[in-house]
Amino acid sequence: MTRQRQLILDIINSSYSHLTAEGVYTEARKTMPKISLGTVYRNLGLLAQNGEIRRIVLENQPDRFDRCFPGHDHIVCPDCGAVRDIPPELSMARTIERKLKMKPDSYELTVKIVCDECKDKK
Amino acid sequence: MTRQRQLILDIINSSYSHLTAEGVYTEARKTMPKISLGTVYRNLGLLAQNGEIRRIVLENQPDRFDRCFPGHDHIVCPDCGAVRDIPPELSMARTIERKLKMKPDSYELTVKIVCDECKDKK
DNA sequence: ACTATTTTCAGTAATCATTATCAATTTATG
DNA sequence: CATAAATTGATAATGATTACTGAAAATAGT
Repeated sequence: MTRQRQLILDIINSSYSHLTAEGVYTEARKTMPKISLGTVYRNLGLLAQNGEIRRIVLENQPDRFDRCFPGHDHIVCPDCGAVRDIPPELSMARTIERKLKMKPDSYELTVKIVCDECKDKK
Repeated sequence: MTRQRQLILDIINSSYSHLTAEGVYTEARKTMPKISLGTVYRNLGLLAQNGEIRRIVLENQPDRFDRCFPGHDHIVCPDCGAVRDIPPELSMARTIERKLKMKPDSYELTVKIVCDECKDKK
């Protein structure tokens, strides 16, 4: 665990927005100005692989990274791309296990709902 | 509806694999050798926007395109990236509506399960 | 059917997110 | 502390996708 990796992990764990790699890079440079973008990408990838953070893959957007708290899903606005959490109480994890009759390694559920801001603009 | 767009739609609708844009391009050239890759991308995007086909966004892979039959979800192998359909009977659509107390514009559920071939290799 | 207007095309260049490379440095280990 | 293994910063390269272009085709109006 290097200083860089720890910093990146801290940034994700203390953020409530769903940061892109670029966003993490911007944050990281505030405390470690010489950190490189490659290092950010590499560590985000490693942390996601070890299940310490979560990668969210979206249409037409760079990947987002999120804290890894148990089974919460996401709502994304198809217009502006904003991402919101669905609270864990409403998690689909149990339903998926029950229907498939097995526990998946993991899953990603992205519900698309136009957000209020975008609704107003129309 | 141009000949090119119709061809692309036909290819998706008659395929049971989950083709990438490149895959559609390869298929399309068999009947229309001069079709360009840009045309394939443009039309896949348009068709997906109109809800005539479905775009599947996956980690570390080019997007896949699928026939648009009602509410079926996907299982993807995190090792080899193979995609399989979950039959519509097991669709999560109703559960999502019930839990969120609203009908989303759409949703994507990707369940990650290591496929048998990859399991054997270990 | 004929022409004008709009859309779409093929071909190619450009963009953007992400990975790979590599010598230098840091971290873990005996 | 010494040595091996892993990671870093900097930058080049890659791969998927989009943007641009003048030409061709589709559509609409008369």
